[in-house]
Amino acid sequence: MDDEVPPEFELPEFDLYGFTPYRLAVAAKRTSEELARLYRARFGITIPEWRVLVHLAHSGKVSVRDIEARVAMEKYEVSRAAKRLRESGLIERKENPEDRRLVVLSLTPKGREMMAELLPLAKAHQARLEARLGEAFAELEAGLEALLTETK
Amino acid sequence: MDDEVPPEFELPEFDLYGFTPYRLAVAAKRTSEELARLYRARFGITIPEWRVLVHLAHSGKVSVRDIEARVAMEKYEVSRAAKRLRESGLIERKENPEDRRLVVLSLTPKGREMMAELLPLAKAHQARLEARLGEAFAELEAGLEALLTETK
DNA sequence: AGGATCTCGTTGCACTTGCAATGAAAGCGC
DNA sequence: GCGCTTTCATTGCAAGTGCAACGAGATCCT
Repeated sequence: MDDEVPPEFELPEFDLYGFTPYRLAVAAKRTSEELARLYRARFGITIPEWRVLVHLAHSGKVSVRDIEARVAMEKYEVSRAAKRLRESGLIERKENPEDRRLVVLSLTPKGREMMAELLPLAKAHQARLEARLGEAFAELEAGLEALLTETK
Repeated sequence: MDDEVPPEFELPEFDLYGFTPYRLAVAAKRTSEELARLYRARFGITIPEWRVLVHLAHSGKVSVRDIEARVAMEKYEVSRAAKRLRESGLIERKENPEDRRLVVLSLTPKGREMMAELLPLAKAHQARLEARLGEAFAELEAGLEALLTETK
């Protein structure tokens, strides 16, 4: 007359809170959200759009695949983000005359203005984060560096 | 006869690669993907489903809101993940007789079997990660700890 | 008791995402 | 030059997601 098999039977102990991919996911979500809320409310852009904009602000004129390669986005994400940004008048898109498969994306004056306002907010966000974490920030960065520079 | 305003004009320097939320997002994606691919291919489950399953394996019988509170998911995510898992026969769902608004989720034997196979894979994944990072792992963890234990 | 309020879980809707397929252009081999 | 393959960007479709609203049940207050 045994009871049911107890829930732990046969299952290895496993704690989600100690699982690095999970911890990273939560940390990423938390740190992104605050800023994302800010620029979504204020400028109506999403995270993928934000990434594209930053890359354009930084690199001038680039193609979809430049962004894809360097901003950890799939090309269709870039493509769709670019489409929305074009519709909002924040970026413009030309054809590359030397290779007509390629596209040349760049900020419009309006986009540039917005970024001139947005980038300082992002910098402030980063500064707050660093201040909050204190010396743990350096450790976090060291760990992330190791993770991110792996040969993929 | 000036040229156009150069792309950098007026825009603060800002490097996405040094932006912690971005770095965390990329790191999270990278570390999750490998494992997620594995269990998606092999067991047909998604990340939200995986989280619910882990929590059930660990905690036995719980309600949607227990999971919501502890697994960094919104309640509708939990609800929908649970629905799919029920349809796959991996978990079951009862009513809590003491509070009939609450739901009692638990693994079925089939779900338990799957987790008995899956959890060791997750542990191995974690072990590989730690091994790859070497001492940077401890730093990463220290940083994450600081970030995650903040008073939200 | 019974009306207002709160909590729990689910769901309709619109939007986003991921995958795979497409079309257009360039490069390659002969 | 002309087919074959590759690269670049976009898009149709199905599935997933976020938000806000909902209904059922519990709790609170008088």
